[in-house]
Amino acid sequence: MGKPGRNKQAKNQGAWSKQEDQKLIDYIRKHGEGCWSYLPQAAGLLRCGKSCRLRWINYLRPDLKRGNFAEDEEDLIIKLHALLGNRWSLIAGRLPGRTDNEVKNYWNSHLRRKLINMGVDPNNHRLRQNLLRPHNPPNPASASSSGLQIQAIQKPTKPLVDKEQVSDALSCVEDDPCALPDLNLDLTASFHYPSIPHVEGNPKDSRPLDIAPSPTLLLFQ
DNA sequence: AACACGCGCAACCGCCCCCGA
DNA sequence: CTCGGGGGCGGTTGCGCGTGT
Repeated sequence: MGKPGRNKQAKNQGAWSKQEDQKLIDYIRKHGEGCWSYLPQAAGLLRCGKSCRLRWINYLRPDLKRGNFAEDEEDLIIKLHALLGNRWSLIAGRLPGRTDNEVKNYWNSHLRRKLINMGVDPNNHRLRQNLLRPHNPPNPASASSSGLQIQAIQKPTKPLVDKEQVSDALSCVEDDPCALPDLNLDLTASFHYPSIPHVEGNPKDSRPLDIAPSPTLLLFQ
């Protein structure tokens, strides 16, 4: 990929200065969000509209929470990732004050490793058998005894791609108080999804498939 | 104290989707 | 129906900082 700092003559690239931030904030306060392609010119910024949008959404928005993720946020991310795959914007949409970029970064830097250390494949939330340790076997029974049971479910004939279905699925997670229990992370070891084809190549092409489990959402009981 | 290494995060890129003409 | 532009999203990169040697 290109360096952020290249090709600076026409447009600023790389880190945003305080002045640029302030211009963007001032403009959006006055005129609101939207029309990003026009905004840089109107706000007097030598940035492309996309860059302005990204800066605003990921960093300048006043309702951003920032800071460390709470444990329940972590749990929710893990659950939603198991449910939705790498749909960061959807996941972030369920975490007030968090952005997709932030969630994505947090996943890649913290949670992924956390799952790996637990012997769970972060791509499909399945237990990696070869990483099992004798003292910590994947035991669904022990999982259910902790109040969270993940069931193995047949892969549905139709992938869960419909927006309403996704929304319904999320509602299930949200509405059910038990859906957000203390997630004993050991339990993720009991995730047993049907084998999920992890399509390499253009991720966009495989989008409907990469909703990892796409089960009938008996995930959390 | 100096250097190497690893990690986290901000930012960019390219692709796709949606919508209006 | 087709096309083009804008907006949104996920993947990736690389800088900067902290930590270890």
